[in-house]
Formats: sequence, structure tokens, C-alpha cells
Amino acid sequence: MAGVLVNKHKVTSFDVARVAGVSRSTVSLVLSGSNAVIIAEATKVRVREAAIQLGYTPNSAGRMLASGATKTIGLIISNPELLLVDGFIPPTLYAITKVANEHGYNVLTEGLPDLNNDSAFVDLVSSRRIDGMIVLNPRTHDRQLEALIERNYPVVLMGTINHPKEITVNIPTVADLTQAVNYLYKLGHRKIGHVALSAGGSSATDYRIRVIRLALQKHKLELPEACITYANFSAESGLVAGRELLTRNNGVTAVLAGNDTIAIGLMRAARDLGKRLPEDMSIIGYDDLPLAAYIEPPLTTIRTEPLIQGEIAARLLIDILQGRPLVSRAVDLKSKFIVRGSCKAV
Amino acid sequence: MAGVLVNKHKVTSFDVARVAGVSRSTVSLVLSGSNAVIIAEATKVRVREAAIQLGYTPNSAGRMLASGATKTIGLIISNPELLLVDGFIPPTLYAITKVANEHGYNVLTEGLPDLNNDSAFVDLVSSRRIDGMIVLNPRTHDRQLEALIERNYPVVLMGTINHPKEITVNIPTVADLTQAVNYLYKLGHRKIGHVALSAGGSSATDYRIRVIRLALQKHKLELPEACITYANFSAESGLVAGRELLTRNNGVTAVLAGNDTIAIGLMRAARDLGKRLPEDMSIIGYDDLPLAAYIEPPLTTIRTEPLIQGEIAARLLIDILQGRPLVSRAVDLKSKFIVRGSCKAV
DNA sequence: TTGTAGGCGTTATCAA
DNA sequence: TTGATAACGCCTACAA
Repeated sequence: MAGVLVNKHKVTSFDVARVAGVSRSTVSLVLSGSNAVIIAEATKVRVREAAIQLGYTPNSAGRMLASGATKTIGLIISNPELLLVDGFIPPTLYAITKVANEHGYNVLTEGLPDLNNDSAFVDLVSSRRIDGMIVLNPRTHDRQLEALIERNYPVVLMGTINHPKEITVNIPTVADLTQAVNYLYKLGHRKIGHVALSAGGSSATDYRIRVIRLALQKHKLELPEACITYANFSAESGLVAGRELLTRNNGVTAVLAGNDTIAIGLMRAARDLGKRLPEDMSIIGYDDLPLAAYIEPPLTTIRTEPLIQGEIAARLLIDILQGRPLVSRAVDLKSKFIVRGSCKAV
Repeated sequence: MAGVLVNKHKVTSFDVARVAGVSRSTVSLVLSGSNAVIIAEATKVRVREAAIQLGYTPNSAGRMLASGATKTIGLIISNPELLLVDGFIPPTLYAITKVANEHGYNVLTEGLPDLNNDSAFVDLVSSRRIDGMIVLNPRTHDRQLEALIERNYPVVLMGTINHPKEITVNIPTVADLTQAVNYLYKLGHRKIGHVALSAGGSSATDYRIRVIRLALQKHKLELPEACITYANFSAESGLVAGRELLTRNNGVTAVLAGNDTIAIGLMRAARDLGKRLPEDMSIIGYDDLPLAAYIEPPLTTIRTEPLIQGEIAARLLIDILQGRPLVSRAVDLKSKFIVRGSCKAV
């Protein structure tokens, strides 16, 4: 009878109890491994053997209903289309799933369909389908998200909506973007452009523009609107926005791209306009995709460590769910400026 | 009282019944929108209003327990590390999540930790946490997976394990790989190499080598082991395996790469060896990543449509779950050979 | 057309 | 140290 993989007939704790000659409560006590009550070793062994013999696995719905915990965390992806073009989400998802599984949690992935709709996570929460959630790229004025945070619902944000009660893991890349700007300055660049990550109004995009401006000011330089165009995460959008930026006759000799993918589109635009890279145009990316080092020219960029971010977010949430004290309510990670070959002195 | 987003106090169907002046069964009937029984319009309205007023959402655990359905599908990722380096999974995940949500299903993502372990999906299945599952890159000799298929458990494979009872969506790229080989032949290449997707023994890898060999035979050409090296999905592995292939003195002038990412690493290897692209070396990728068109040189490749594959897999599974007849138990999709600029006549 | 009653499989609370 | 018993919240016959 060994080797039973999946049982066709439902076997319940009652069956195990019968075979082991104990009550259902005892079965539950033994199998959930609670240390609250002490149970005779012999009984434990009998129960476990019966469970294995019968191929018993506790029914999760029954367990959820009785215990009130789902052992599931929700992963809310604010812009699911980014899965198609951006490199940040997949490693994040990997890290979160890994940590969650290690702690006995499952991950339920939910993409938000569009801005106007009632956010799908409201349903997950109120139907008690998840114990808590991690929100990727949270939207700044999401009323429903704010309401959840205000009620102390277990939420960890990857990114920030600047709510006083939020719990967040974030990479404030001030230092690195500044470093990147200084680097370009030292190479002699005086007209620096920016192909933004997405349309203005998004918090990440606006933040980076602010930081770049600040860094340029230290060198008495500016970032006028004429030196910015707005892409939309993808290489294709980088090509379009890049072409616009480079044909504006603004004298730009170096460009900070919103992410590595956009940088690749931008490179294409530059080449299409007859520019040699990096001789005629210096380009800096953002993210450090695994392939950034291998493209031509190897991309100088800013590494944002999605793996580590995801891992920390998951740990934070699980700490909350298990009632452990938090290390910190706002974990700020360090990014890193990676110099490769896509920039050159003027 | 309107605008209640999430209720602190649990509100059950009993409360709704009380407020609406009906019984709990009526509440259930109305809210689950079953057409089995006809209910007076006025009653429906009263129930719905009461539900909204109280901020009632049915408890999913209760529902699962009573109905036996979880409205959740499991997405099993056989090699979760691929999330870090390969471009195929993210769009697949996107498509599956989208279709599932549209049909009222949630998606539970589960990565398989390693080969020796009991596959994690066994637990998902036997604890009745999911109604069915989609398996990405299924492993050829996974006994547990085979057992599930034999018991007619609802599983859709993306890829194949050659089980007579499997339900699968697959892209047999014979035609395109052959076309790619012919294309290189017409350009005058007579020594064609291959940087394989992964170590030999994997079904996708072996399949492609077979197809390439067959195509070459038509031209009286061969693919000896000296002209193959084995990468491991990533650009980095493509660099290493590419370097090995190109330094073997095998006279190779064109290479088929296991995927686009590997192709990018291979390009790096070629450049590092002083080769100009595409003049000194023709390269063909596989997948058509969104950025394949933008790198330098633009990558000639084979498009595998992960979006469409994911969508079909999800539809198939939902059809099964809802008891609809299947269009087909083995959906074969067409890939497409995309000519760009990474190949040149010798 | 609506209400009653029972059951789904587990955990938690007592009492023994 | 173990066992009864009562929730948990919903669905579904079946009866009215």
C-alpha cells in the first residue's frame, strides 16, 4: 500500500483517527506539530504511520475555515503588462515565491486589470483568501490600498506611496544616480539627456528626474524639458522616445535611460541616426538586467537588486503574519553604479 | 455606511439574510448567481443591497469546503531559476493570469525546488488547494506528474512528456528550425554550429538537435559533436559555451543559439574573439524576445509566442474544469522564422 | 419561490 | 495526555 501518490477517495482525519485508534483532535494535534500540548511519543508514531499509510493530507479549506489562516500570501502586480517588457518583476517573483515556500506559504499572483476598476486585491482580502500581501509598484493614490494600510492589514509595499503607516522595501537611488551624473560630468559631458521610464506623473519617473536635476545643479547644469522624452518601459518605447530626444537638436551627448530595456531601444535609435556607440553618444541604463553586460557596448548601469528586494519584502510580510517584531518598517536598500563600456569621454 | 472597503468585524451570510429578511440559502442563491432556481427580482435586489450595505463578501474557505471547488489553478514552474535568465516564463505567466482572472480563477504559483524532492504540486493536489494545474516545462520522467495524468487529474502541460493521456500545448518548431537551416545554407554557410539551450538530456534541447541534424542532412551536411556546445539558458552561459564553440577550430561560420539570451552571450563571445557581426559570424536566436529587434545586430530568430501558448493552456484547463468538451488534447502552435540582420552571406 | 436541515473537514475549547 | 463537542461559513438537497 506504500507509494500512494494521490488518493482518489477522500481520506479525512477521521479515517486516520480510526486506524490509529485515537480521536480526530489527537490526529490534528500530532500532524500540525503543535508544541502547545504534549503527546506521548508512541501515539505520535501511530498517528503518523496511519496518515502515511492512508495517504492523508489535511484538507486546506477545512483547515482555513477552522484556523482562520490561509497560509497564502497575495502578490499584487500593479502593472501586469510589465511582465512583457520589463526585467524587474520576474526575479522579484522568484525571490518572493522562494521565501514564501520555505516558510510554508503559497503565493497567489494577482494582476490589477486597470486603474478604474475596484482593485482586485480587495476581494482577495475580504473573502479571506490570503493572509497578507505584497504590492509591486503601488499606485500613489490608491484609496483602497491606503484604507488597508490604515486598518493595519498586513501589507508590504515594494516601492512607496508615502503613507505614514506603510511598510516598505525600497531602493532610493539618489546616491547612484548622482554618481552616474558625476561620472558623465567627469567624462566631459555638459548636455545630458534623459529618456524617462514612463509618462510623467508616475512616482518612480518623477523621482528620478528630480534626482538627476539635483545632481546636475551641483555642476551648474540643467535638465530642461527639451532634454527629456518619455518612454514606457519597453525597448520599442525606448527606440521611439530615444529617436525623438536625439533629433531635437538639443546638443545632448549623453543619456540616462529609464531602464536597461529602454537603453537598448535608445541605442538602436542612436545607431539608426548614424551615431557610433559609445564614441558619439554615452548611455547609462538602470536595473542591470542579466544580459546588460553582454550587449554591445556592454551597458553601464545602476543595479537595483530585485532578488534581494523581493526576499526582504517576503521576510517582512511573514514576520508580520507570524507576529514577530519588525526589523524596520522601511527597509532602504543600496543600489550600485556599475561601470561598463557604454560611456566615453567627449 | 457606504464606501465600506474592508470590514473589520466578520459579516456572514447570516447577517445579510437577517438584514434582507430572507434565509441564508436565499442569500447564497442570489449572490452566486445560480440560474438553477428562479428567485423574485425584488428579493434579489433586497439581498444585493443588504450585502453591499454590510460589505459582505463570501468567505472563500467556507465556499471551498461546501462546494468542493477552490476556483484556483496552480501554475507549476519546473525550473523556477529560469525566471532569472530566460524570457519565456514571464509572458506565459501574464497570459495565464489574465485568462484565469477573466474566468473567475486565481493563480497559485509554485516553483519546484529540485529534482529529488517530492514535487510540491502533490501537496497542492492532495490538500485540494487547487482545482487543476498548468505545468511549465514538465520533466520527462516525473512519476508523480504521470500518476496525476493517469488518474485524469486536470493538468495541462506546456511542453510534452509524451504520455498518451497528456493534454498539452506545444510548439513543434520543426518547420522553422528547418527553415532557419535552409536560410543559412542559401547564404552559403556549410559549417553550422549549435549552442544548445541546456545540457543534453532535456527534451527541448535534444529535440532541437535532432531537427537541426535532419535539416542539415537534406543538404548533405552534418552537425558533429565538435560543432555543439551546451549552455544553460542565460547570456552568461551563452558567452561561455559560445567561446568554447568558436575556439574549437571547427570552421563554423554560422550558429543556431538555444535562445535569444544565449545568442546575446554568444555575440559577446564572438566579438571578444575579434569577429565582426554579422560579417564574420552569422547567428540565429530562438524565442524572439521583445528586445531582439533592437540589439546590434538585430537578431534573426524564431518566434515562439509565449503569450498565445499561455492563453491557450489556460483556456484548455478552464474548459476541463468547467466540463466543456476539449477542442483538442494536443494543441500544436505555429512558430515563425523572423529574418533580421544577424546573418550574412559567406 | 423560499426556508430548513445537514454536511463539508478541520481546529479549538474544554473536561475528563 | 487524550477525547467529546462545538464552532468555522458556506452550499445544496429537499421540503414547504
